[in-house]
Amino acid sequence: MLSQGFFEDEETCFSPFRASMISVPFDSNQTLSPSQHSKQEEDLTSQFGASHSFTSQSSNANYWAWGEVSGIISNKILGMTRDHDHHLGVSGMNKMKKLKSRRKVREPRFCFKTMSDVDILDDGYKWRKYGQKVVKNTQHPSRSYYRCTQDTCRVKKRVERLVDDPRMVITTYEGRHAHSPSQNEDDSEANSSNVPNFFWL
DNA sequence: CGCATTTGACCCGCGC
DNA sequence: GCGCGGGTCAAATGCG
Repeated sequence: MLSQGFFEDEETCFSPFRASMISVPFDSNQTLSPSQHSKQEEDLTSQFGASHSFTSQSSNANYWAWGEVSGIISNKILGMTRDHDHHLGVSGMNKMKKLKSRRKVREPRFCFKTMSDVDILDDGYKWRKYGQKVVKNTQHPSRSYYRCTQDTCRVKKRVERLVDDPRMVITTYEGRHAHSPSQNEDDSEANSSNVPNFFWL
């Protein structure tokens, strides 16, 4: 089962983006009301400044995906496979400061809203948790921050539960993987398998 | 023992 | 200028 979304505009052009939620136990009988949906979309839009969004709903799973292109992100940035942040993630505050002062551009981000009991969706990549924050005004504990374990890859994701509907998990991906999902494992067979992939051409 | 997670501290941007 | 909140670091801890 594969759901597919396209995301492009005059400045940026993402390749067809494919999302497969095969490993997530979705409840196909539950749906959000349109109002909930649009409210959430609105929230995310305001939060991330999305200029475009799309939604996608598969036949046997309830999830929506938002694609976001902030106005600041140029096709140059998207096309250059993230040269500008090759020093992201290196240790030491000094470098951190340099990075931050330099960092005017945001990575392309995608948000997924999934109805799932598990926080960690198996998207085929390996993630290492590097932080957690308590979200204000929430009874639900926190927002978790993950980085792709591939050391050449700086893709990050953020996972949090919806305040008004704890069944929903919001996963925000930031950046684009520069490798295949299975690269950090024994990759050989995985490429042709049904391992879901995000942002991977 | 090596790697992943936890968690408190820290930095920085932003709004007031 | 100050305080708050989001995001990240890194030491401590846990786990296989």
